Formats: sequence, C-alpha cells, structure tokens
Amino acid sequence: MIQAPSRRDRVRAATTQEIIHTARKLLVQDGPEAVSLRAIAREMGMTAPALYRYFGSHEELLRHVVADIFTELATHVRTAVHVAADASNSDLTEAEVMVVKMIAGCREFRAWTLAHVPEFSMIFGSPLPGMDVLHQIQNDPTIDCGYQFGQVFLDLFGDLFRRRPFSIPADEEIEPSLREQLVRYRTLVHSDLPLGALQTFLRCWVLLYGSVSLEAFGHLRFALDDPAPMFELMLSDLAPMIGLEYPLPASAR
Amino acid sequence: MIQAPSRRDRVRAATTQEIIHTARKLLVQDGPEAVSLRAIAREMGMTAPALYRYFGSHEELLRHVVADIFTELATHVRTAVHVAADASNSDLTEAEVMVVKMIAGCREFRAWTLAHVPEFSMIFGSPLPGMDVLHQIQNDPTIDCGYQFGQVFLDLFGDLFRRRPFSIPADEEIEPSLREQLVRYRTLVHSDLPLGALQTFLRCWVLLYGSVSLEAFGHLRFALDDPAPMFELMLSDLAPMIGLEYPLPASAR
DNA sequence: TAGCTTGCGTTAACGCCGTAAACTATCGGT
DNA sequence: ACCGATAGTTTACGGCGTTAACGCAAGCTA
Repeated sequence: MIQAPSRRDRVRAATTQEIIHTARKLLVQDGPEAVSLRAIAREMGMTAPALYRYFGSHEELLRHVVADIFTELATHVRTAVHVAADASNSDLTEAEVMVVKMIAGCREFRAWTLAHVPEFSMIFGSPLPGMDVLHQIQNDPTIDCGYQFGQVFLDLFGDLFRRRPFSIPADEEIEPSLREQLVRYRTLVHSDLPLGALQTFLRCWVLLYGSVSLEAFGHLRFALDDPAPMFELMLSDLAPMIGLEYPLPASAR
Repeated sequence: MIQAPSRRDRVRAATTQEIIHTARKLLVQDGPEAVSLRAIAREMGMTAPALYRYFGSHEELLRHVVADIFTELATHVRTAVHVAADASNSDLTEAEVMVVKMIAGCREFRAWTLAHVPEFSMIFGSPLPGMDVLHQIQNDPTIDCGYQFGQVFLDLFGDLFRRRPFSIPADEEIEPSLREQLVRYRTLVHSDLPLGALQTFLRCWVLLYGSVSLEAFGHLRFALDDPAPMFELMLSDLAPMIGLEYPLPASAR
C-alpha cells in the first residue's frame, strides 16, 4: 500500500536540492575553492555541521553536485537536439534530420561548456582523487549520471548509424584487445551497434572532448584568443568519420 | 667585473629548488590537496612562514611547481626524440628520421603523462582561477615554460614540414578570423612556417591533448579499461594530416 | 493527553590551513 | 666591533572539515 510521504521525505528531499544548488551558485560566483561547507551553510542561514544531516562528508556533497551538473548537461544537449530537429527544414529526409541533430548536439555541448566553465571543470577536469575507487562503489550518483550523459551521445550516434549507415571497420579490423573491451562496453550500455561503430563513436568522443576541453581550460590561449574556428575544423575532421560532408549542405543548416 | 656568488645566491637559489621538489614529492605521494605550505615546511624541517622568504604566497609557489613540471616534460619529450633519432635505422633518409622523431615525441608525451598523472593534472587540468589574468603579468614562470614546452612540438613539426613537406591549406582557404590569429601566433613564436602549417599544427595538438588527457583523467574509463589502442587510433588520424601513412612502414620502426 | 522517539538543527571544540607581524640568531662586510 | 641583511622562529587570526554533545519541535503511541 502507498504511504503518505513522511516528514523526512517532504523536508529533506527538498533541502538536498537546495544545498546542491547553493553549492553550484558558490562554484560559479566565487570559484571551486569557495564551495566550502561553511560557505554553503552561511548562504543558507545555517551552520556547517547541519549539512552532515544530508551528506556524509564534503566530498560526498561535491559528488552530488557533479551528478547534478551531469544531468543538467545531458538535458541541455538532449533538448537542443530536439529543438534542432523540430526547427529543421520539413522536406528533409529522416536521415538528413539525424545529421542536423548530431551537429546540434556537438554544438550545444560546446556552447554549454563555454557558458559553464566552472561546472565543466568540475565534471571533466582533473578527477578528484579517489575517483578510481568509485567504480567499485555501488549507488554512487556521479557514475550513474555520467553514464546517462554518455548515453545521450550514444543514442544520437546509434540513430544516425541506423538511419544513415556509414562505413565502419569490420570486427576483424579492430585491434583485438580493443575489440574485447568494446564487447564489454556494448553489453554494459545495452547497445546493439556493431563493434566498429562503437570504436568510431569513441574516436568521435576523443575529438569532441579534446577540442572543447582545450578551449574551456584555456590551453589554446597560448596561440589563439578565440578558438571557435578550431572547433569548426574539428567538426570537419569528425564529419567524414560518420559519413558526412562538412560544412553541411545549405539545406541542412 | 664578475662577483663571487653572494650568500643569497648560494643558499637561496639552492633552496627554492628544494622547496619545489618537496612540493612535487607531496603532490605525487599524497595528492594535490596535500601540497600545503605547512606540509612542505614540515617535510623540510622548517616552519611554514619561512617559505615566505622564497615565495610571495602559496599560489606563487604552485605556479613555480607548474613551471618546473613543464620544463621537465619538455626535456623528457626532447630527449626521447633525440634518442629515437639516434637509435633509428641508419639507412633512413633525413625525412624518414623526422617521421620517427615525430612519433617518438607523441608517444613520450603520452608515456610521461601516464607515469605522472598528478603532475599532468596540475599543468593541464582545470586551470587555477586567475590564470586568465596571468597573460598580462610579466615575469611569470608558468607562461614562459608553457611556451617552451609548446616550442618542442612546434620545432619538431616545423622540421618535419621542411624536410618532408605535406599538403596544407593555402592562406586563402583558412577561415579569416583564424588566419588573423595565426599571423599573431606566428610572430609571437618567431616561426616562419606558412599559416596553413600552423593551422595543421594546432589541429594535431587538439588530437594529441584530447586523447592523452582523456586517458589520464580517466574519462574513457566509462567504456575502456585500457585506452592504449585508442591512442594508436588517434595516431592514425594524425598521420594523414602530416603526410604520413600509419602504422609506419616496418623500416621506420 | 503524557511521554518517547526521531529528524534537524545548534554550540563548542580539535587540528588542519594560508597568512601577517614581531622577534631572533647568524653571517659577511666595513 | 659593529651593522645590516638573511633566514629562520614564535605567536596569532580567521577559515576550513569534522566530531561530539546537546536542544527543540513534530509525530506516534499508550
């Protein structure tokens, strides 16, 4: 039978989100070092030890913040993809729409990142020590949300491949140790894509992550003030890997 | 006239290096948070305020550590390149040797990184806040050493291009705003390479940085336990951009 | 309705941290 | 022999994560 929400559920559930959002606010306003338990509590009109009712430690709180950021990013990319699909020229084929969606997803990933550098640094910068161990821990929010984010791009990629197949390496062409790992990965994410497609997917991810994080972290500033054109170049590297020409034909823009 | 080294030069010059090395030791042993002034001083049998004789603040000390790491990495890559050249088959042409050197440089960058993840995170992870401002500050060791590191790969790249020219975009094919920035970059680093070569250089840097940092930060672990094959794939993406076939012909390995 | 339990907060305290100020010992040069 | 600089000390302040002990109010139960 269904029970009425207990006091714990009502109050506490609302407050954990408040804490996380306060932490994010501090992160954005004052940088990563400013996200201290005392500062969060101060901002909320509480005292620091009170936060221990909600999180076991400062680090656990941060991991929930990371999870929150991950899901927000995933949502942003997903909705940007849908918006692009809806707004696309209505006489495009389904396959062409997939191309539009793919490009929109990559562009939104970059756009969100540049608009949220502190958050991006938190989830994609140097990992908190002890992150390695997390893969063995159950029920960690970070891991789940990270996978959920990866799934957004993987779904996009899978749809594109099914509707507009492109050339991928055959299983025998894949380096054996990689092939074995791709098999594991495929079962982990319950995908039915061929291994070659997964290999291409990861290659695309390397490109996308590389160019975006380079830009966000300022590691191209030694050469360029505005790395935007480099992102476009990256997209032209990406396109042939998934059977597209780039820049896109005018009809798909 | 030449003066004998004053007491300041003798003692102080030796000790700043000691401090930096102690900081690095703590970084490697106990992680980035463990690099505190008190911990460094403790390790050296001193008290924390003594360190203020050598560095104006904790952050300034960290910037010197970053500079130290940058130069070490640059040295490692440079010597690995030389070693590879010396060890290479003696009946190779000069141009073929350049290929060997290029590959060796990229491999050493990855190898050093994986063997020094904490150091890599420090210099290439999410930037310390205030890094943006540093570009206006003079005499900052971090900036100089960062450029020095970049120069290693740029020299390698330039030599390869001169001895074994590959196809690059013409100036007119480069996106105008990027072209303008490349002109600035070229004068900044005193290079005489064509702009198209510099554009290709930066594209290679995106690829190399992306795959290596992805691996070092564990952002491929959601899919792969051992991302080494992905690095090889990245090299095969890189090779055609600079006119090489990859995997290399047996003679050049 | 009285009393007990539980959830959610407090205060106080411990040992870290970066940093500043005042002080001290030691050494080289005049 | 003294002076000034160098390189360290001690002490102190405020902020940090974390723990322990305590308080209060709402909810359930007898």
